[in-house]
Amino acid sequence: MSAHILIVDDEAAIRDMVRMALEIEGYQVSDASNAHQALKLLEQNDIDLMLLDWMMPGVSGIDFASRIRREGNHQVGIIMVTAKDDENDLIRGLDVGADDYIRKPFSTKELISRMNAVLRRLSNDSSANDVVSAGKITIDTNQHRVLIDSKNVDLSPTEFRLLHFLLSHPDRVFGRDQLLDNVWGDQVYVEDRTVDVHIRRLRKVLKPYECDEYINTVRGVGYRFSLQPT
Amino acid sequence: MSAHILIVDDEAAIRDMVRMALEIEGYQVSDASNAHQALKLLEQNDIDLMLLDWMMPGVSGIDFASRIRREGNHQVGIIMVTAKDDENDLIRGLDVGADDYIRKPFSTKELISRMNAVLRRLSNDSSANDVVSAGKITIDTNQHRVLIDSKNVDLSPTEFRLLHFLLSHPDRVFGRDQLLDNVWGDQVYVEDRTVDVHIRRLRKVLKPYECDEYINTVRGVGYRFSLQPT
DNA sequence: AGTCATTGTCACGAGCCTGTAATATAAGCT
DNA sequence: AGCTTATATTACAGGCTCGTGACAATGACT
Repeated sequence: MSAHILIVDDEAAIRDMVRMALEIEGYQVSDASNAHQALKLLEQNDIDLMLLDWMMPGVSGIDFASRIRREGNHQVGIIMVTAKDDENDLIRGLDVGADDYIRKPFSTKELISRMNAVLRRLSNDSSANDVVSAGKITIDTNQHRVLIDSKNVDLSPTEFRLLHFLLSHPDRVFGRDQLLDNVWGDQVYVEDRTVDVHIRRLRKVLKPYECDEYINTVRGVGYRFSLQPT
Repeated sequence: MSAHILIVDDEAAIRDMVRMALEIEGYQVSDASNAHQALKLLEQNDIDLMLLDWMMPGVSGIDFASRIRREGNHQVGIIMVTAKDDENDLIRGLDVGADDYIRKPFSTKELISRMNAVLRRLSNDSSANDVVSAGKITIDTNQHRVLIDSKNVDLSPTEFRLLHFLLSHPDRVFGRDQLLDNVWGDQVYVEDRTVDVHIRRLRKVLKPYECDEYINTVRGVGYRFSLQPT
């Protein structure tokens, strides 16, 4: 049950504080002050989850994360830690492959809760398959690919996450705020109606394959992915 | 559904502004200008969420929050409200047990969004599948679908809520005002007679499936859902 | 610098919902 | 029956929701 956490932050004060909080919670903790050091620890140990500071001298957190994901050697959860207010950066973090992000200042309670959520998700997904499919659509999370009739379909990052979420929870209606929480993340603040626009973009892409019907509008409530017609 | 929010801020102008915004959104709102007053309100009422100003004369928001958490008597969500100037290394990462932070100045939209996120997290929404059925009718709340003879039936939002409520309380008569409270919500003001119209619309939709008989009129009292004929 | 992809927001319009009033019908009572 | 009250039905106007195209901002890439 006890997971191995790697803290990557250039500020010693923060490393120490977080380390203490996590050790109290019973986690095994390592830390690193830069990306180079972190990579070494990743290779030498079984790290389950990495808390990665966004701003670091040298290789930044985001570069490091994207490198880890691109190489795909390490099956490690990544939570980005950022002091930035800018939500665009947060979204970029998700696109790069972070599992979650948390803003400074954060409470240890929130941190623990997010860590557990990510760890739970990882242990579920890795045991199961990373491939989800419904109808003609197949999504390969590892390769970040969507196949329809064994043909490659190009999706933007947000479209991908949106489709992936809907497809992994079929036959269930989600309100716009729920979709924002689950697809955009609960720290990102955007308009409700933005969901509509992305739903539309998704439908547009799926239309040539006649899969746009899978996405139902439930008036007054939200959207639903379902194979059966309305 | 409607949560009870407590605003704690020493500035009356801010209290009033936030209160107005929240009341428009349908929240129940209380406010306090200091920690002492806030504690009283916490003890006397069921507060779901507290908006707590970071800087206050006397007992500061920080002290108050950490005291609440230390004592652990109150299961209340806390969103700390901080000013931009407060952001320094001392505060960053400080753990007082708040569930979220928001920086002044904030838009009401962002505030609402964060509040909902915290409230949702607290209530730990158990997504138990909510399926009710009676006779040939089956209602799946998660899918937001109504099935009769395993066929999909289209209902408008209000029709859906009305049928769902009646069907979940079979063989019981409800007056129009009771229906208004439970289906429309206790903050909405509409005419009694409106219920009649919606009952009619519901019956119309159910008629092709011969389910309109399930909805009985009880003269002088109200309506009842029942499988047995009158 | 320039181009392209992505994304959040807005504005407009079509169509669906909904509350209400007006009228018709039914039920109860003397 | 005749009167009174309660409910059913219809029509309608205003409001709201959603789909859609346009646009600006941002960042990646050349």
